[in-house]
Amino acid sequence: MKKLKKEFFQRSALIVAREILGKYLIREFPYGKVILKIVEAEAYMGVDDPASHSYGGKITERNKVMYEDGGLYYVYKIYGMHYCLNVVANKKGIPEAVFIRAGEPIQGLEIIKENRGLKGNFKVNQLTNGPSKITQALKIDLSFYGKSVEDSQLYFLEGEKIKEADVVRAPRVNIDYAGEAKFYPWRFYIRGNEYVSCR
DNA sequence: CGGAAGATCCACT
DNA sequence: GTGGATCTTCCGA
Repeated sequence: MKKLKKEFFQRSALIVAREILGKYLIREFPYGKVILKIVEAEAYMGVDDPASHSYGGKITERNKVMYEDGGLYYVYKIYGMHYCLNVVANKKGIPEAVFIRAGEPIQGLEIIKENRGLKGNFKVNQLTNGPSKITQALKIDLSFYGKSVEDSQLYFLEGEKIKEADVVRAPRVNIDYAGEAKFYPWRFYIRGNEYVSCR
């Protein structure tokens, strides 16, 4: 299976957010690997998108990587305790990003459970059905900030082709602050998938 | 320098 | 459905 190159991400975040569905996200550990199939993603469309960290052309210490070439990781901490994983989209100077919201475990369930630190009762489909659940499951933190998607510890494979009929478009989640943009259908997920968040 | 808010998750009711 | 955890980042004064 082929590894995705940076070029895959150097298009509009709207295209990438749809196309990334079904792709495999691989995390390599010395003791094994974890594979997640991407089942949900959102597009953040840069300077004109009130929900985006780069709205109005804002540049800060946190978001500056968004202005770089597509295909770099944008990781940030939220609510003081969780990490969120994005991939920068489009060309240098166009600060768009794709927010990875949920995945389905393909391989490495034991490692995922270990990393999530859950004991006793839980459902398997609650392990990776949210943005910060993924970063916990794959041990992704700020050390990946600005790294390439062609990195050897965290990268994507072509995965599965998702038919147009199986793609759902919906408004993005938890962006009440964004006014009208709250309603833009820039969230993409696989129809009927058990691992999609907020169902 | 202070304060507010946050692309979340979990436990509890 | 509601609220608490937890703390960095950002902006305004």
